[in-house]
Amino acid sequence: MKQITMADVAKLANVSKSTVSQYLNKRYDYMSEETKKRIEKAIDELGYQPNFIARSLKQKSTATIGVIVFNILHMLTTQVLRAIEDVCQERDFHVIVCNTDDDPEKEKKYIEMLRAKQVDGLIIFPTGKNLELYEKMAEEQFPLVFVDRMVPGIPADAILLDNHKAAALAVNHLVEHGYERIGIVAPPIVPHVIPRLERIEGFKHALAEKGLPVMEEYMVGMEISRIKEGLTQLFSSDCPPEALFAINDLTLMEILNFVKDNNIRIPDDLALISIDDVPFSNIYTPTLTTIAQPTFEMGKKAAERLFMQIDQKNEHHQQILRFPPTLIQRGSVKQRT
Amino acid sequence: MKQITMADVAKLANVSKSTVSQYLNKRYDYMSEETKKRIEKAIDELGYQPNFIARSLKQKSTATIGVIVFNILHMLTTQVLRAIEDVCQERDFHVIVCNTDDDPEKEKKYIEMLRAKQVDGLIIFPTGKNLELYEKMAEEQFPLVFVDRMVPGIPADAILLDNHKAAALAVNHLVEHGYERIGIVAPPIVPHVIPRLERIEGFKHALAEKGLPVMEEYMVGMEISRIKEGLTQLFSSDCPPEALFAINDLTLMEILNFVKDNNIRIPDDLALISIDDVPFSNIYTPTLTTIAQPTFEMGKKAAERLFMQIDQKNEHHQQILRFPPTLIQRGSVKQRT
DNA sequence: TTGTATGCGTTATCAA
DNA sequence: TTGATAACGCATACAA
Repeated sequence: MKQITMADVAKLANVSKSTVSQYLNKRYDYMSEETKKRIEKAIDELGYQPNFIARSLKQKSTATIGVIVFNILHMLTTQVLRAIEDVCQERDFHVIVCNTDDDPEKEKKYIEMLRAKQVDGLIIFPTGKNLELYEKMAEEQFPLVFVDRMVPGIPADAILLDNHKAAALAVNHLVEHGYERIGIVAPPIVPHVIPRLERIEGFKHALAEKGLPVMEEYMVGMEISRIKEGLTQLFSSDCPPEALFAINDLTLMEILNFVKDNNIRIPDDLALISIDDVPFSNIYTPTLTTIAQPTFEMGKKAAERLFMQIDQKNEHHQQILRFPPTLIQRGSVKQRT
Repeated sequence: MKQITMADVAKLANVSKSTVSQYLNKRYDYMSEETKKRIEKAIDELGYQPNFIARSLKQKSTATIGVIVFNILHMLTTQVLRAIEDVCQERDFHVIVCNTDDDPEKEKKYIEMLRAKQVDGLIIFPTGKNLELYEKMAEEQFPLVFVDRMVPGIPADAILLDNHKAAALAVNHLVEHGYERIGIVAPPIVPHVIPRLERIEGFKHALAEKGLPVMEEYMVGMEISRIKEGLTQLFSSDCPPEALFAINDLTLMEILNFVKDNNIRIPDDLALISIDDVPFSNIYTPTLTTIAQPTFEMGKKAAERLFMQIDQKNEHHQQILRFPPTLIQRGSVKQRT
């Protein structure tokens, strides 16, 4: 199956390659109607399809961006990705998607290969551990946007949730409904995972604001697989929490699993609020009070910022955008009597 | 930021471009240790990064495939996609993801643009409406795999669920638990959406096998947004179904919504079984009996079939692979007394 | 063991 | 209004 090239079209239409090129790029300014017709005819007679790779080589633009995420299976990722793709679709850009599983090595490889493939920009949910690489891209002014996490010290755009506010929303909502012994459940707290840190920090801060003590034993921070144990222990203590704040959907799932196994009634025995508005929040019994991230807006903005950088390759100022979370009141937190 | 090319490396290392090229492609057979050293030095002194686009132009391979789906937000899609990406990762291939929203026009555009970008193959969840395009690809022996739906008449590989079996699994499970008045809930039945058709067909067939009548009024097939109304009507009849079979996760959600609004107790008032093992099936009350698709296996196989075609560009025989569904017994179907 | 020349399919510059 | 010709960055056959 031989590729049909511009040369073939040119020959058949009896014009030069350059003329065909002009035609394809709609530079009709000086082209006679007749040549146009002839070229058009030749094109569909041969079923000619332009080769973008060749064009990219010349034009230094592939109309392709890379999106590097931890895991496309996470809801946040999927939704952000969808929004990014929508923006790209409008501009006839394509999106290459890569999963790192939060492994810095994979991230490195992807960044390098995608750049070798000359993608026009990169949107990254960063592992945070490839400092040199991030730095290099920033220095070179390579279009780059971080999402979900940022990397301190790297002057790149970042699209984040306002994590402090999210935590405050949760705490305040609980406190206003009469809860005082509030626990928080999170994956392990590691220094480079900014959102977790910020959410915990926000939690403590909000508690303090409300004049409530921060109880270390109410803070469960461990591997997802161990959370159920952690909860078991916590709830076998003399004075278990009256309310739980799950900092993301994964921890929420573990909590729901735990309460199911232990016949803990929500919200009667335990109030529950979480960040990430899971798809079943409305159909679960009780319905789940959550704090939603504006995932689509975030994805859209990420793409827009990236295109801004792609368009004006000149100086561009870093922007750290924090998106406001939304409290969605449902049934897992009730007014205490 | 000027691109650094092989020529620059060659100059600095005092060798020719071809030697550098050899080096990069690890054709060390006849290269002196010294030249190797010099080239290596030059490369990292300049921070040289090869340009894959240029290489692709020459080699007619981009190490990139396209995956065209309806909507990345659907769980099935996301999981299949993840499996595909994993296989690609092993072969240093990249994946371009496109959402069609089941719109044939978008699909057409994507197929054409991706082919123009010279992707090495395409995995498509087809809308089923671009016959000429599919045909053209098949004729040209362009590497192509359909997933989820197949397109009758197009000799391309297809990875599907064994829909008949899935429906039979559901019906038999219900019948064996003492249910006879079984309803089915589906999106609109349109001729080109094979899985829906097959599931309904399988449903009728299984019912017949069990000697049960097929009740037209128990078959709800309508737009997702109207399903709740449909159910309301169905359940206000004299003789509503005792069990419901949701043919996918979307319809399941509507049913759950409906039962919640109407205080219908599952499984006491109504048994429920569905295709697609939703993430909350284990934590919902009751836990949900589902029929799972082997999504990861399907994605993996899709990628493998595609690579098979990519590798041996010669003759290749169409294969329609039907994957077996798995019944996961949980709490939404109980033994009737 | 390494270098020269040519081609991949476009686009861009400049002539004609 | 159109055509030659030279890039783009790399790979490869062949020569040296």
